[in-house]
Order: sequence, then C-alpha cells, then structure tokens
Amino acid sequence: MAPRQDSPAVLADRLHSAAIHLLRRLRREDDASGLSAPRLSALSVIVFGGPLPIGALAAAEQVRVPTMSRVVSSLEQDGLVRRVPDADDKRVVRIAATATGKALLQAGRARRVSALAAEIAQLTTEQRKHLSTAVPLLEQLATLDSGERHKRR
Amino acid sequence: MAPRQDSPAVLADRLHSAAIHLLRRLRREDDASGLSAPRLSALSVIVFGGPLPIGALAAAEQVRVPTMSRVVSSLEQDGLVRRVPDADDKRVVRIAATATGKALLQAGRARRVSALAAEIAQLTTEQRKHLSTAVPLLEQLATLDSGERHKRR
DNA sequence: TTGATTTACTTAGCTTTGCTAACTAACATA
DNA sequence: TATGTTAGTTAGCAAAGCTAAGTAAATCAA
Repeated sequence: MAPRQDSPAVLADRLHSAAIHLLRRLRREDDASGLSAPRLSALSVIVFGGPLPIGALAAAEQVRVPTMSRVVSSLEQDGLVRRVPDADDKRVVRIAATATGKALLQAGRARRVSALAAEIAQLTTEQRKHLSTAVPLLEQLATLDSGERHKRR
Repeated sequence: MAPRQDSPAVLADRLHSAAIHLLRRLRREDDASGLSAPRLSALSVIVFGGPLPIGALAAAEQVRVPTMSRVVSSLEQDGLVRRVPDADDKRVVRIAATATGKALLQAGRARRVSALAAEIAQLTTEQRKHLSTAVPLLEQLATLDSGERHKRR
C-alpha cells in the first residue's frame, strides 16, 4: 500500500485535480448564502483578513481595482461591509465587515466545512492521521510566494 | 510532532482553506492561456470528460444551461470545441474538444502543474511521502456524492 | 397513431462582473 | 510651489450569470 508513484509531477497533477473537485463540490453549499460567488469570496477575505484597502482586496481576489470597488459598494448596500477612512493616509479606504457580514459568512463557512467534516468523520482513525499530517504541507504549498515573478500587465 | 488537533471539524476547516489558497495561487498561471476563467474551466471539463451534452457540462460547471450554451458557442468560434449531433437522440448536442482545444488546455495544465511540482520537489522525501499518502484521501473526499440532496430550484 | 407532456437546447433580454480609460484627491518630492 | 505618484471612483464596454419563452425531438397515454 505504500505509494510508489510519488514523483513531484504526478503528485502535483493529482493534488491539483483533487483540490479542484473538492472545492467544486463544496461550492454547492453556497447557494444558501444568497450571495454570488464573487461577493461571497470578497466578503470572506474581508472577514478573515481584517479591514483591508480596496487595492489589497482586489489583489487577493485577482481582480482589478475598479471591479472590487463596485463589488464592495454592493456589499456595503447590503449592510455586510463598511468603508472606513484611514487616519494616516486619507486616500485609502479600509473595508471592514459588519456584524451582519461576519455572521452571514460564518454561517456559510459552517455549512461548507460541516459537509466536509461529516465525510472526514467517516474516515478511519489512521486515515485521519494521514490527513492531519498532510494538511500543514498543503498550507505550506498554498502560501508559498512563488517569487512574485508575475507581470502586472 | 504528531498532530493532536485532528478533529474532523478542524481538519475540514484547514483543508478547505488550504485548497482555496492553493488554487487561487495556481490560477495566476492561467493568464498565459488567453482564455477567461469560465472558458478555460469549461474546456477542461470537455477535454477530460470526453464529449458531453450541454446540460451535463452546465451541471459540472454549476451554471445554467443557457449560460453554458453561450460559452460553448464562443469556444466553438475560437475553434477549440465542436458541436457533434447525437445519433441516438437528435435533441442532444455533444461537445467535443478539437485538437487545438486539447493542445491549448494541456499547455495550460502543464503550466499549473509544473509550478506546483517545482514546489513539491523542494519538500523533503518524508514530506512527499506524507503527501502521497494523503492525496488518495483527498481524491476520495473530492468525489463523494454527498447524497444528491441538493434541490434543483 | 394522434395528442399531450417532457426533455434538450437555443434565443432574447436583463443584471452582474470583468476590463480599460479617464478623473479626483491626497501624498511625496524636487 | 510645481510635478509626479498613488488610491480610489466613475464611465462605458464586453463577457458571463440569470429567467422566460420558443423550437424540435422523444416519450407516453388515450
């Protein structure tokens, strides 16, 4: 049962594919939030990333600043986020989640996560141990900076 | 170093988050394809899922049928897919990738995967072994059917 | 075997989300 | 002070999402 086919390329390919399918499946839980995918995703970054300037938010979502500006406006109209002027630099506007926004996001996240948790709970103890060992590795792969070699266009 | 915090809920939460960040990072490789995210994703399902009817494709992409119909039309105009009439049932149109479409997708996939493979290659042998053990578990979690309990709306 | 219903897809028309270009305001600097 | 840079908004267009309505083929009931 020991894996032999563990070349980086094969591993990368399978990991990539598994991640895609996993998220695609979990995304079905998101209808219940009443928010579109871009809005929900932006709200998530705002809630977990603390108050952020529009530019940082746009970068995190891999979207241009004007696009994010508009999404923020709609979230603001829904009462989910607030534009907070920055004291140091009056050009920047920090976006903070309201209590409503946080609650809405947490509920959705709970739905996603509990769907997954229910399945993880059905794994054997040993399988769960393997997963526990691997998750920090995934986190590491997920946050590597990859050299910022990507052009700004 | 043995993980103790491995309750299903915590594990699910971290796995979920890691998967999101991993894919978000890899998505940056996709600019080079010249295709938008929805088109690239649809093309991927077509290439790997074989010729598929529009409806199946829409379900896979979690999008309504008319939306997918239009995306397919644009991919068709770009010469990346073909509409193939079904012999058995003349209502259905199967979407097949052209050689050009396959080549374009494979190139993009190679970019993504090799970016990830480069990082996996930098892990220790033991870390890679852990990852190898966990990937089949991820695949399992990714493909579980979750009971089809979701409404059609 | 006709007639009604269902199914697969397209077309039409609207909203949202992506973009670039152009503008305003504030900061930084020469 | 003038000059340029940076953060954000506004405007306007294309792509991508949706529902509603239409067409054609398949299925099913009388």
